[in-house]
Amino acid sequence: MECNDSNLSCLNCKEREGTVLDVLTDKQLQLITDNKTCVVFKKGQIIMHEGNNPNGVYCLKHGKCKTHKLGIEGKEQIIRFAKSGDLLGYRAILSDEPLSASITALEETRACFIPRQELFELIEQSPSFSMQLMKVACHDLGEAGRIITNLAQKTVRERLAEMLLLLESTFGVTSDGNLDVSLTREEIANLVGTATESTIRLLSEFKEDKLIVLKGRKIKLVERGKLAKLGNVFD
Amino acid sequence: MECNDSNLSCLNCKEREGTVLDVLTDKQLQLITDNKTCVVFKKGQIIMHEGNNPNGVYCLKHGKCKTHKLGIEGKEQIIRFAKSGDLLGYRAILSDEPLSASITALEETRACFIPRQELFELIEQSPSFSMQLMKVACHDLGEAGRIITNLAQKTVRERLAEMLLLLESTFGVTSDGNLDVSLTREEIANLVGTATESTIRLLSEFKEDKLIVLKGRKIKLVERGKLAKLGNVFD
DNA sequence: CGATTAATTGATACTTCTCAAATCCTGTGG
DNA sequence: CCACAGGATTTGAGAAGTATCAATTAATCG
Repeated sequence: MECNDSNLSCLNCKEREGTVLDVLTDKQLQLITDNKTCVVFKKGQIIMHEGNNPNGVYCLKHGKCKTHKLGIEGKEQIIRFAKSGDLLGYRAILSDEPLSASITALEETRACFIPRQELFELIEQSPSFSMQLMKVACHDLGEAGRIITNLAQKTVRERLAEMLLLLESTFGVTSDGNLDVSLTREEIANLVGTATESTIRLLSEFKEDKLIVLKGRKIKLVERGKLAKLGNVFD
Repeated sequence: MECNDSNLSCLNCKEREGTVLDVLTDKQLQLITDNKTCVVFKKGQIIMHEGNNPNGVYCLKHGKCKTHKLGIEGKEQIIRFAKSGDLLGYRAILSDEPLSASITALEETRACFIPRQELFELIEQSPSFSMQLMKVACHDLGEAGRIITNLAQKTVRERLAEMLLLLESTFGVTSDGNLDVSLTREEIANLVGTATESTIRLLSEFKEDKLIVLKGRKIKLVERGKLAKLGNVFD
């Protein structure tokens, strides 16, 4: 899975803009460049495995991933997604705990591995880098709170409607207007927290009601306003 | 609500041990001491209000709090609890976002307010303090992931059983063996993510089955093993 | 003590899950 | 490029789990 992007410098990395690495100096970026390893993961490949102790983090350069936990009787629960610019595995490294979830590539994904040691060196060196990491962690914590409230209080129908909107705002749409992410019905179910059959039935209902257009795994949102209303989404 | 504990120094604070403040030097602790304000909150008093922008964090010295969000139609969702040694409001401050949840005292609570400026000054000064904050945030993020998985996959009965065990491990028990926290049935419901009536019925069942002893709001766990099994709690 | 608020119980309706069966797709090897 | 195996999707029927509404009783607090 290793690839020859390793010689590419973080200094010129276009995907760096707006990420936590953006506050680093050229010299600090060079430190990463000198120690990183660039890798490619195929669709479906597990990037990090729940329970393991990671030796560093991946900086996602291109692709999409799901973060998922094992639940009751092996059922998968998708906790969140990652896309270009995101750091994978930061939670476990920074909390000094084993990975609380696995990370799996949803499509071919390129990422740079930053070893633990260099990560901590940068934290030591740069308070603003630490600050960025805290910001990300705390932002994700706020998101988690929202998800908790939704799971606890919304019906499956409401959660599915909201999740479709969330998928669109996270991954955007392709040129033909479909959600720019390919998930199986089971994955959608594991995200919404319901049975696969329920997901299928509700998606069909949404389709009947002309809220969305379905074509295999391609999903196009048509009536965003109605979806938001149906999902009790206010913001 | 202000109280005259303000003149107490953080250096001698017994509650400081094992908290994020424990890595600070005496000089740094003095900085906090010089700028903090000690306050007391009565039971039921809102300490921080969802949506507001906090000007600092509270270091909880004595008492218990709930962190809760407004959900559908004003229904409260309890996200987590705080107790002695915990920092309140750190998520909003560190992510530079409004408070994603309110914090309310469950009993008389004493806390020291640390202004934003001094907090950030310490982050600038002390990488190990930053590291501690990250650790807490990332740990809480892992907890949130567990809660998400439970809410998505477990039945109400399972969640209630698990939550009783969680309450015991969080707050411990009083001398007579009851959970050392007093919650209404509604609050338990808002924690478990169910209707108050369902909580009442299930608690009665647990009582019938001799898993717990109920006496008003006092709850004593009797069969922890069976509760864990019933709640699919493995760790 | 009233007056609220909290807790409890019952009846009913609704949502969601589970199991089963059929059909459709998709990736793969020939 | 095609056929095919195995997985994914779909649909139906029935069971189970929860919520909701209503009515009572109990507890708590000025």
